[in-house]
Amino acid sequence: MSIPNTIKRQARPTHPGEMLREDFLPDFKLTVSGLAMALGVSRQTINELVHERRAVSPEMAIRLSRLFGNTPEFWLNAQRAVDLWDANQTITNVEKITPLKFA
Amino acid sequence: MSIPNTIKRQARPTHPGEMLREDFLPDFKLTVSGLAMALGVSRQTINELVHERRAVSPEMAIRLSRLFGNTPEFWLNAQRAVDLWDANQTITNVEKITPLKFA
DNA sequence: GGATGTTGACATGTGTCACGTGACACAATA
DNA sequence: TATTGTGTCACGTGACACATGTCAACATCC
Repeated sequence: MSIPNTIKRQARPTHPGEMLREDFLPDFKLTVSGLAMALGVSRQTINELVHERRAVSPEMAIRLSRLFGNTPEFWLNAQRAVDLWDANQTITNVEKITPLKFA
Repeated sequence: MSIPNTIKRQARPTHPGEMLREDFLPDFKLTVSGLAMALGVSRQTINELVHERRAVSPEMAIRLSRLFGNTPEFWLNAQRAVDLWDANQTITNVEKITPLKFA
């Protein structure tokens, strides 16, 4: 049984950068520089990504999925979960929005 | 049977702004200004959204889902489909990325 | 018919962010 | 010693979400 999705998760979801750092880099025996070269992006980009200071862009998701043999959605799902969690922390005045019924 | 996801869709997916314009605004009898007020954002924001000149941000997805009684994921899924399609059109040098095997 | 208000569009400005390049210091290793 | 990897900084550029202000067109009401 899963947790009903009406219950908000308290902990911030796993950032895709953490997945890279903890799982993908070790599993594929890759370094930050190696991954950057393999993807055709700058070292800086990967460095900031694995340190969770940057989000996975759609382009980056395509590149990662191509290299690791998964889907862009895999990466963007993880990213979206984080984005949504962050937005929920910072959003204001949502409570003023009254749910609507069909007219 | 669904289409294998290895086959690329040719047409650009439906932009969330089109959904708003074609479905939600008429169904809920809302104007651009009315929606803006209901969501607590500027008229300009909604105007650009329904004209598909702006993307649905995570914050906006939360607001929309709260007003219309659906989920943020509903809006962000639609947005992501568009983003991914666009990225696939503009991305370069992906073919240079060689798929990896486990080390 | 004129005042008022609502709507949609445009311009402008601001802040954020992904990305690149180049440089530096420090480690570990060949 | 020379090389390679890492983390970090300083730039700059282009996109883009958002607010504010303005304006013309249109409706509505007195």
